Amino acid sequence: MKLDRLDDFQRTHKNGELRLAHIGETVRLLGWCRKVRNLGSLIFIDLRDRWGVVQLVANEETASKELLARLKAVRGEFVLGAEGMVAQRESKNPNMATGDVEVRLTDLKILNVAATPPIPVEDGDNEANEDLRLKFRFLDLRREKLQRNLRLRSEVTNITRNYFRAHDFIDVETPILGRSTPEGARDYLVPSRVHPGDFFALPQSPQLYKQLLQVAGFERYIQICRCFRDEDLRADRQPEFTQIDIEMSFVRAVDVQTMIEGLMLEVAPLAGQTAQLPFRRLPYKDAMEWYGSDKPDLRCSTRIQDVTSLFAASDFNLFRAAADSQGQRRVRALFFAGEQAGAYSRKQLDALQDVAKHLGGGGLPYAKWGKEGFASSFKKFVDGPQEAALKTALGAEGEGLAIFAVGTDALTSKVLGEVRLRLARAFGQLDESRFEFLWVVDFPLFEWSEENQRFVACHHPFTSPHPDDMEMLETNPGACRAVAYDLVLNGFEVGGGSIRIHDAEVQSRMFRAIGIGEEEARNKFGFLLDALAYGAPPHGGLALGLDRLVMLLAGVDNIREVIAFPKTAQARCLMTDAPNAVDAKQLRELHLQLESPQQYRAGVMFFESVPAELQAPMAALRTLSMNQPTSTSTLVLDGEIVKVETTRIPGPEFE
RNA sequence: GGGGUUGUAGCUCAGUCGGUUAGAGUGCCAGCCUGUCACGCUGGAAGUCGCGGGUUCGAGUCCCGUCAGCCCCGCCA
Repeated sequence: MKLDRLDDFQRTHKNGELRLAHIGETVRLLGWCRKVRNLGSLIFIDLRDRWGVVQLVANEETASKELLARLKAVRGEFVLGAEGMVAQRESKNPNMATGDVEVRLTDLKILNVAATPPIPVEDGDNEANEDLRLKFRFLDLRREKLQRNLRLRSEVTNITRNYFRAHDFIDVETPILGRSTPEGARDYLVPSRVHPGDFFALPQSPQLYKQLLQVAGFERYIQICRCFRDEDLRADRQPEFTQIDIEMSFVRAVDVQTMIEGLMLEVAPLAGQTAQLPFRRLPYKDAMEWYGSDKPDLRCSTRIQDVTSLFAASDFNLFRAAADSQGQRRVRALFFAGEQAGAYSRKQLDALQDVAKHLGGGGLPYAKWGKEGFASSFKKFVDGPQEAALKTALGAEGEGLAIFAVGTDALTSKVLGEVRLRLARAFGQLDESRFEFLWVVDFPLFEWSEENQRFVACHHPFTSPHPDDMEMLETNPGACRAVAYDLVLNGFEVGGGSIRIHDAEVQSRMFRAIGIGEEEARNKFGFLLDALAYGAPPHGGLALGLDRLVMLLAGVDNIREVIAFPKTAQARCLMTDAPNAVDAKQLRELHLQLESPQQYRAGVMFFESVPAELQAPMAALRTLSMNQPTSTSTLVLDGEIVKVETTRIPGPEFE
């Protein structure tokens, strides 16, 4: 049977959009075969395109012999062109958008064949493991779930571009090949062929360019740009990711924030959400004190409380010692109300202890009010009145569970912040159907780096110090606040920005504070210092993490689900096998030498029991066929559809 | 760099205390079937138990190493 050509076959309708109104119309459709249901002399085919699925039908009485033969040759994922008349179904399928109608075939073109997919192409209970999904991403992306996610992503970027255009922003592209700045994340480097020994760096963000565009007088800049950071990955971190990057002149922090709130208002409905304006503002200090996190999830209202003073005269040494420590160490607690909390088991508490220990914390003393009354790991030190006082201090009524942590603020924040999230999730207090936006503001300007034994910039070294803290820049850097703000959504940092330094003198003081000398500053950031000297306007901006934002809008827990071709946690692409070894010639041109002998990996597949003339077309199919050591493959030779039994044998390896 | 976890048929998984020929569902192939839509019925093919080593009379199962996926800590100005 010959493979058909597309010539003179024009699509008239989208599969997923056929309705009762189309009854009687002759239609031409294109798409992939989702499923064949062959009842003998009655055959159904579900035809899928990006708009949905429609049922095709033909039977022995009405269809020509040739058409029936074609129908019987069709297998899953074949590419088809269908011609027929839209008709009402005898019994409709309420699970399909097109369930009222079907297409009675008059003609069917087989435009291409397909090997049996190595992973399920339909959304169902059996989702393949992720390594296979990534290896065969082009098939995985056919699934409705991923099609929906990428369409959502496209909606977000469209809304974003329209929104900022409406607010007078200008889209400017900044270089991908730039200068390496060792401050911050590790750079991805690109060797220069023309300049032996020199390297470009891929941008971690277009930070300096967008500031220079303000000096250049653009006033409002937007770019949806790719950024690169050579650091270890997480569920919400990829080595390359997309940022919605903006910068504005003559603005205060609140002006930038308001602009972003307006965008969130337009984007939230994509997830069926509404954004309440203005968003809450929470100083960094309070976020750490109450939620133990600089990106608190406010869907749960439980706060960390300081109960140190309650134990000033306690017999429980651990707590009293903290009370005696003049604030060096504190006793802090979380209280969760409810029956479920009151019934939290010993085993579950033990698991929680492990979490705390993993974070470098000590044990987690607890107090529990449940069906069996009061229980606590320090019960023998608590009498009746003390228990009552504890309850009052925690604001506890009825049943519930209190978890305590003792130690420095940094440690108890880290531990209780994590415990808070886990218990909130366990007790069903993180409402999945809610969006809680939040600005965390007044971040510290510096943090102490143990590794470098000096202060480093918390955000980046171009962040403006808080005007009230300017005097402390030299005297008490650790206490300086920055005009920096993060946008937090449901416990995820979806954006961060700041008002920048536009005064060359302040910028110099800033560099001095983080131990960058004048010469080094000149050397690394001379262009910026120059720019600040020629009339830089007050300016500031923000960058939104597009991947995380879309992830939250899509309601998935992983940014790989909203990226077409993501990398694995080991920063590899399983589909293309990047990064890969390159020719010695390429390395020579780039003036590079490898430390250890280069490993060349190559393999060639041959197939036994396949006629010689089929070897070449089979080789093209090898990626798919490799999954089945022995299989029947369908392939095309000179436009002819043929089936062959194949047996895989390993090819020679080359050194 | 560190910790945890997973790896058995194309796919998703089960496999007890170390013991006969390693199973199920699904997919695939073949036959039958005129209203299916998770079609049904019958039959069939399909396994380097991730890889390497060790313990043992005997290893999918125990031990060591290693590779890969995922999650977390460090890291991510």
